[in-house]
Amino acid sequence: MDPILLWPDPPPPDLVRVLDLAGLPWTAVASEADARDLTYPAAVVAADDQPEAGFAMARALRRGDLMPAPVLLLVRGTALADLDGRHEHFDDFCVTPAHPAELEARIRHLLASDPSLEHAPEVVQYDTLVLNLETYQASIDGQPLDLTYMEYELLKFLAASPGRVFTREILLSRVWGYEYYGGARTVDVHVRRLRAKLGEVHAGLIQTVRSVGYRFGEARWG
Amino acid sequence: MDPILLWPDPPPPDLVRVLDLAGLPWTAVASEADARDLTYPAAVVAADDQPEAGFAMARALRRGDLMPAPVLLLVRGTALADLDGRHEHFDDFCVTPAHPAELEARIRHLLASDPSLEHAPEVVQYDTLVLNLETYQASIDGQPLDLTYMEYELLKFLAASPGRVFTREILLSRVWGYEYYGGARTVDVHVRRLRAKLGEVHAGLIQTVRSVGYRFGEARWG
DNA sequence: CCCGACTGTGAACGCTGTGTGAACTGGGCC
DNA sequence: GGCCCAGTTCACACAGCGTTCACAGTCGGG
Repeated sequence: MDPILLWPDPPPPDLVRVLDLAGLPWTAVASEADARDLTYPAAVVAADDQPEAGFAMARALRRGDLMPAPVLLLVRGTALADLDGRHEHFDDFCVTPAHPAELEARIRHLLASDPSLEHAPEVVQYDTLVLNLETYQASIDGQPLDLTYMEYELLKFLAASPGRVFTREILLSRVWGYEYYGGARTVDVHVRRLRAKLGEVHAGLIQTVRSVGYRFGEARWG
Repeated sequence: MDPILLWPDPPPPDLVRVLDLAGLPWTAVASEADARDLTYPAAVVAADDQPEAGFAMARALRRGDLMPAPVLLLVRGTALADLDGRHEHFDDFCVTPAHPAELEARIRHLLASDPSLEHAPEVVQYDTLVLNLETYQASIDGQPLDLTYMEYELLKFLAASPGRVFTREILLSRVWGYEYYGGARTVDVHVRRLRAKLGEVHAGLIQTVRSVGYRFGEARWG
């Protein structure tokens, strides 16, 4: 079994003790960037002593992934109100100090509902566009697309939900992983770059919905 | 909002107090059969005093529904081991006696992640008019309507409540988002534009109620 | 350390959608 | 029938939006 991802590094000793006694392997990271190349069935973010950093970490773990691993947040009882508005950043929370039995039960519940067990898609396809998520390769009409990292992530996100319109704010949050209301030009420029690389024939796959955002292709169940 | 489903009936007073103080409507049932015809955004099953019956209730709520509402289980700390093997029967659990703030936070989390809000395609339909809110596309008689942003929003607003008359002031407030008593001509012009785009056959879907405002279609229950 | 690639941002520009004033038409009342 | 008011329509100015470019900063590789 892949190790459970813990944050921060070093992780809280109480948490480590629970996992070790339960025989669950774990690995700790200091930042989301450290987690990027890891595969983990679940993540536990100890936000109790660093709420803001913890919330940011939980949100970053959600970024872009088509099938994000479930996230358990550890929070203080006094921070429960701060959960509002962040519900989509985590799957469960545990109030600390927590009884070890509860912490273990919650982790097991998370592991039992691990969506990666349902087999995350390894390929995103739409018409002749193929994104191989394992190799980070893209092609259209059988021709390889030379995409940069951000271009690939944006295209992946859009193409996974063909027909659906996403606002620039949603794209910044879900693809870029941050809330930044002044930076929407970023999205536009990346769309331009994608359109250029898709080529004239396919540039129209990414459509602008004026005053709303962008859409890729048509809905499959139209 | 539909009431939250509680079990058993009568429900635990602590639970009722939390929901009432939070302003969340609820209804209690004694069995899964009682819940069968109800629509509820979430269910809370108080299995702490009757574990076996509670577990059976949670399982029964899961049975058959394509899109089951999320279930929060209330359990004793001593029953945590009993959660094993039943993970797919519930979405979250809370150890009782629970702090009211935790109980409320868990219920709000469950409501915030209501799967029916994420997976149901959002569509406004009336006769042959279809507005797909995810794709921002509109069609009538199977023919696409090329609507601008404000036209789309106005049509969406009107068509969501067929038969109901809205004053220009209400439309400015609710569709345009501002109070501006001198700009009612704006509404009129957008209505004209919508009528033109709906075409001669369907232009009459938007009716003028003289000295009052505008109405779309007929009430469904009329 | 240097260089190249990537990324985000500010600015300029062209296009589209929107709101408003004015003219016209239709409905209701006397 | 005439008058007045409400609604329809037209035309246009311009605000806002999206596209594009260029450049500065950062990061990673050699």
